[in-house]
Amino acid sequence: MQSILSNIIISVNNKLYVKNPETSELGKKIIEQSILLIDEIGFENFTFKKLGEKINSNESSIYRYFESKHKLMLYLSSWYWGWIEYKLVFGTSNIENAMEKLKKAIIVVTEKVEDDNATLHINESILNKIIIQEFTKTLLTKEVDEENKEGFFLVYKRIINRIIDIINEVKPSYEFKKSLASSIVEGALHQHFLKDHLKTITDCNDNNTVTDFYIDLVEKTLK
Amino acid sequence: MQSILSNIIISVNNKLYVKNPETSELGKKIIEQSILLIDEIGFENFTFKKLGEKINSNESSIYRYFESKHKLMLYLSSWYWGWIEYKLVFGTSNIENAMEKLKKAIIVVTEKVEDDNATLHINESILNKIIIQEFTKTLLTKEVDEENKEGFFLVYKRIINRIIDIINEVKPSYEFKKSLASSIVEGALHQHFLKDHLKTITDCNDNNTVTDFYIDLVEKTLK
DNA sequence: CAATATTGATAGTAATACTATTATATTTGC
DNA sequence: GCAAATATAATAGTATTACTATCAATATTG
Repeated sequence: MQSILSNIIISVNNKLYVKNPETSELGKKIIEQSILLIDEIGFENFTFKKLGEKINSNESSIYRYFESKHKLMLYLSSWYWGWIEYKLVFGTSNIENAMEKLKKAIIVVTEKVEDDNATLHINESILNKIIIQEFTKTLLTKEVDEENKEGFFLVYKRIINRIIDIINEVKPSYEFKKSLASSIVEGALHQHFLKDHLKTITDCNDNNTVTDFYIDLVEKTLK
Repeated sequence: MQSILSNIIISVNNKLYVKNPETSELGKKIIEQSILLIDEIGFENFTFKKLGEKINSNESSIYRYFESKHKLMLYLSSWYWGWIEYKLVFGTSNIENAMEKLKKAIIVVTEKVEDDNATLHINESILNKIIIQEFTKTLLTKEVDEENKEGFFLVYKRIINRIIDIINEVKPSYEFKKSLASSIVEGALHQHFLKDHLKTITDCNDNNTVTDFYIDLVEKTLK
């Protein structure tokens, strides 16, 4: 997953931005530095004014790319899941055995991201960190139904649907394919969060990974 | 679970409030109506000013009970989990068989709450709704480590620890007791959210419940 | 009934999440 | 190479939020 992926372009729902940030230097700087700043101070404390200062640009210029910080976060999430989907499709493409394919899928969606060079301006490892901290919050809003209709969560749902299909190959008779798949994807983010902040209620750490937990769980559940 | 529980008092970490809301009519009104207002407009849009208008009181009076809306939400969460813990301990106390005890525990933490009369001023069913929407967000903050040290999540972690102990009774050799327990509690909230908003990625609905999914999962995992 | 505590009303502050306007660069198309 | 178009920067302004501070009015209690 190195050279082949360099400079891939992940397309993101164009309702998420006013002007596509991929089309200019300033746009890319906004993406690059917003990831770092959100990681640093958290999404709640993040403002376009602070980001403007960080990139030596102006608040008003950032508003020409994104309507709101919420839309920017949705953009980053969408990019992230698009990139995970790419890795998922790529990583499972040649695997014949269904259970092996499922294991590979679980690895892709649950493992900690140790920097990738897919793009120059996006630090995937830090993006993974902010997804762990912030993604679930983008769903848990009063606007979720409208935003879902607009297709803002399409890539995320598509990943879960791909996993549902693989579960179906492994064991068509299993009754809770959808819930299992969505549990893995969201639950993995949660276990990563717990291992960093509430260590007493998770077994996951650097030796015993989140991936190990989910592979074991799925093997037992689908036996 | 009806008459016996009436007027029980759930004690909440006293660092969560400035003045204990249980000690006055205004305090109880704040609790009662904040639950309804958060459910109605969502935590992000909820303000003490709006709450003041709703209860015909003043913003400044509410600040005499709670430092911030975040602390109020932590108070409500703490009360909720305290109440769930009560039901958990009560509900599992006389069960000899470990797996039966675990099933009962899963029922308590995963089932949808259909109004209870534990207290007059708290609508447990609506509180359950706002916990589904808002609780995870109270964890996913930059302040989580300090707040955890202050003991704001103690009751929540105690519930998970009780489930860990029961899992241990069922199958001492199972390697991921903590992660399984925390996955059930957080994951159940998430599945409830999905069944209301992102129906295509969950199997759960009124017939096939969240509880059914987790009981099946745990039976298979711990066989 | 006086002392005390509680609540209410008003005002004020710094920050947030924007919008609007105008000035200044930069790019491009001929 | 230069005018036209476009992008960016700077500034100002608004409504709202999340509070703090002060003081008056009301209720409680000893």
